[in-house]
Amino acid sequence: MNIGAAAERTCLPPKTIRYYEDIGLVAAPRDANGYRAFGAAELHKLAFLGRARTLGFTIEDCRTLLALWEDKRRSSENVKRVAEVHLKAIEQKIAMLQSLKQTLSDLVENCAGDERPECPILDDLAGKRI
Amino acid sequence: MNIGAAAERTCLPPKTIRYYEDIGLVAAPRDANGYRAFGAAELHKLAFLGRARTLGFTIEDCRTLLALWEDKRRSSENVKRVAEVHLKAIEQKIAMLQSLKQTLSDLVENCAGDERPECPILDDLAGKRI
DNA sequence: GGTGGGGCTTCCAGTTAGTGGAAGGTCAAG
DNA sequence: CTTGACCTTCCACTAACTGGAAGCCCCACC
Repeated sequence: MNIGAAAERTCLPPKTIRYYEDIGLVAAPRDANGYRAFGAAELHKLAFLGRARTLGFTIEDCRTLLALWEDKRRSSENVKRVAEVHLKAIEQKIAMLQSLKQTLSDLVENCAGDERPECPILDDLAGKRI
Repeated sequence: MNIGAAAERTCLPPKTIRYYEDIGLVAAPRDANGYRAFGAAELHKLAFLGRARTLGFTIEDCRTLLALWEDKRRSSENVKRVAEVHLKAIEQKIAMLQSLKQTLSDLVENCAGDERPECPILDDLAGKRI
């Protein structure tokens, strides 16, 4: 299967698949003409990567998870640790964004949003606290 | 005031201040020796930028907001629009992260996390839905 | 057999918002 | 006069791709 078909099956752009090969995540063997030939194994790895990426794991996380996935003697403990660290990071990001949202929506609410120049948003940015 | 002092006052690293000059956000005049000389105006702009960045505005948003801030004939409507778009983006990001967190914490919860190789996290990534 | 269009290859450059480091000029203290 | 801290510029690197150019390759159509 050529890269275009593999891209369609895995919902990853061809560019991304080539990039994953570049950084050593998934290598497909080549046909005589130099085209990449994707088999079931490569498709599975790509799908694995796609899912892991949509779950927000970094590429380096993916590398680790892929290695664990391939290691039949792995312990689930290792996988769980990676996932838990990632989960903590997500929770922190959510908390940060929520406090950000609070501040920003307060500012937006207090702004008239009309033709006049007075603007509490700019005042806040400039450091004049209300 | 030299860049080091300006950095301390504005809580921005010197590198960042130089970068902001590079991309045309804030330019400080120079002393005879070539050192940047920061006055009150530049410090205010830098503080404005620092605050806007911690609120998650992009550099391009900052450029717009800075221009509006300097324009005494601005209408607060324009500012509010920028802030509202940003707020919407934040809300979307929060929603995405929360659904992510849900999925991931479900997976983590179902993983034994011991020395056995069975792992629902990897199963999910591989596409075997529980 | 030639041609056209699409798909494939590689490589280079750009994205965001800085950060790290090297090479060299400047300043104030001892 | 030297030392160390500070300043300057410039280049390279980060994450995870994405866009585009130049050049093969394959297949269908005439």
